[in-house]
This record gives sequence, structure tokens and C-alpha cells, in this order.
Amino acid sequence: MDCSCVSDILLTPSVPALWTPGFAFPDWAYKPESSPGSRQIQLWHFILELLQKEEYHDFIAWQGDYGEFVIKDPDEVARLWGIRKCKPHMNYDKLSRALRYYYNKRILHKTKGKRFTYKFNFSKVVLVNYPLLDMANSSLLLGQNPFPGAHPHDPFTPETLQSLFSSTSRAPLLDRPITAPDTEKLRLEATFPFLGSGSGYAKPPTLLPPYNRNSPFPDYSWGFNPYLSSSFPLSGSKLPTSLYPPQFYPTSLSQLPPPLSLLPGDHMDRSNGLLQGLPQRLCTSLNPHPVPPRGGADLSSIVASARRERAEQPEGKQEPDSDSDLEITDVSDCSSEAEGCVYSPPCPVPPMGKSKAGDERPKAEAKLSLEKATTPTS
DNA sequence: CACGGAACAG
DNA sequence: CTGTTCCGTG
Repeated sequence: MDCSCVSDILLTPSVPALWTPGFAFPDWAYKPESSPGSRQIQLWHFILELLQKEEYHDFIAWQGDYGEFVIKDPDEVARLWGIRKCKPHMNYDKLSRALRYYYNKRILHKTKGKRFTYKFNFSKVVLVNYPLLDMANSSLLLGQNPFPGAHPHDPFTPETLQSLFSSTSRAPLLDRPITAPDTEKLRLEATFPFLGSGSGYAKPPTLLPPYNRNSPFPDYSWGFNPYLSSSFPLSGSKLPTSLYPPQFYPTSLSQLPPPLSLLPGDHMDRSNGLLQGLPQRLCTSLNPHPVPPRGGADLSSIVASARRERAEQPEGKQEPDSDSDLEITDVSDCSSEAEGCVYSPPCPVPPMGKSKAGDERPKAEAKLSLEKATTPTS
């Protein structure tokens, strides 16, 4: 039996602007082998997807501070999630349970007092994906925050980040085979714990499949990571070494366009290699985005704010920054690969008469089959 | 509604 | 491991 449910909602790689895959991480980072059980899309990921598309704004949308979102229609969101996971009996109660599991992982936390309102931990992402700051600083964000609910001075809004991570244009830079020695993988995982399940280490040194110019990037979806492992030794001294081996960089850092003139005396500066360690693709490319450039937030403020949040970290529980916990294993999905659930026949869907007897909701539903076939997007 | 334990599935 | 499913508690 195969649940041929799964809608393709959100699965379509047809949204160029936001879904260009192949962002920072090498293919193997998303390999299922490294994370047996966690191949499927993760809830937070899904939530982000919904949040990203206006089509679903009636059901779930950003609201409040950055990272904060409210599930306006719990039943609907649950239903969507159920469809996605082929769990026809999904409901908000269950979905919220899953969401609650994120508390300890610090991927999410509840905005107390506000019903159905949760908040992502975004700042960490910024810190970790350092180069993003570059992009942000140079082209996208520039302090301007076009997103609703975002404060003008808050450069890193979830959506901003999303856009960031899904830059459309691919830098011509990495166009050569990428190979990743096992050791690097380890290194990478050390840096991005969520990339691996942590249990996938024992893999033999494999090389990445040859990079193909024609299909530059596998289907790993957007590589966005709203949450980062708890601890980045920012405070200290040593940050993880480069994420990618030098071979990854056809050009040397020096060739990069002077990005954000480096971190303002931050702990993380080139010396730790973080910056140079990141795929240039990330740093250099970023298509001209809709965001009107405007001067504003700069690295230091971003970092500062991120730090602030990090510092604030309440909850006495949770490990002391040990971090290696938290595993947002994979970020893949949204690929067209059939994974268990094939999303061919658009889920017959709502067997569950869902309270709101069908109507005024065709939007999402329709989109289901629509997105797939047509892609008017131009 | 929100929380989190427990058993269980893939 | 990430959820899913149930469920008792507040």
C-alpha cells in the first residue's frame, strides 16, 4: 500500500525565485543514507514552506516579531500537513505535539499568551550561515524589511532569510565537480549538525556525483535552516573550520567581490575560516531581488542581535550549549524524487469533511494540482 | 488550548 | 531520530 497522497503542494520546484535549490550544501549532505529515518520533510520545514507562500496566508502567516507566526487555521494547516505526510488523520492536536517537540530542540518556541502562535529561532541561522550576512548586506536585506510584521530595523526576518537562502541565480563559481572527502563531511556536520543525522558518519569516503552543468543542482530543496544548532562557539575561540575544503572554491576568497567588508571585529572573522569556508555561491550570487536596497542593518547589528537572542536563551533546561544535539537532519524534500509517497494523483483529499464544508478554500486545494501542471510563473 | 509522557512507527 | 497517536493534567 502506498499512500499516493501527498500533494504536491509545496513540492514543486517551479518557483524559481524562492525555490532554487542547491544552495549551500553539497549533495551528500542530504543523502538519505546518512539519516535513515528522517528522510521525509520535517514539520518545521513544512511550516516554513507554507509561511513562504502567500497562498496559505489565510491559514498560517508571519505575525509579530520575526520568526513569529500564527496558525490562523489550525485545522487546515494540520490537514495540509496530513496530506503531505499521508496522514489522513492528522489534526492540530497531533501537529502541535510535534511542534512542541521542537521546543527542546530550540527550533521553535511558543509565544505564550497568543493562541496558535509560535516562533522560530532564526538568529542562529544567521550566525552560522555567516556568508549570508554577506548576501544580506550586499544585496538583499540592506536593512530593509519588506515583510509584514517585520520591523524596519530587523534585517533578518524569516522570509528575508528564506529569500536569501534561495537565491535564484547561481554563481558561475562552483561549476566544477564538487568532491567531498569524508573528512570534510565530518567537519561539515560538526558545523551543521542538522545536516547529518549524526548517525550517518560511518559512511565511507564517497565522492559527490559529478557535478553536472546542465542540472547543476540536485533536487535538494532550498537549504534553508531556520534553526541552528545551539551552540556555536562563537564565544570563543574556535569556530568550526571551513565548511568546505579548499577544493570547493575555484576561486579564492580574494576573488570574491568585497562583500560586507568583513565582520566588524567580530569573533568570527576570516581567521576562523568560516567566511571563506562557505560556498561562494552563497556569497556572491543573489539575484536582484525585489527588495529595494536601502541602507540599514549591517553585519554588526545583525550579529549583535543574533547574539543577543542567543544570550537570552532562557529555559534552564536544555543542555548547556552542547549542541551537537539538535538535528535538523535533512533539508531536502521538495524534490521530485519519489520518496515513499508518490505524489501523482493529487490526493483525493479531504475525506475528512473538515468543518468548513468545502468552499472558499479551493485555493490551496486547487493549487495542489495546479502548481504541478501549470507554472505560469514567468 | 497548551504541555509533555509514553508507546510506537518508519 | 522525527513524528504520530493517545492521553492525563492544568
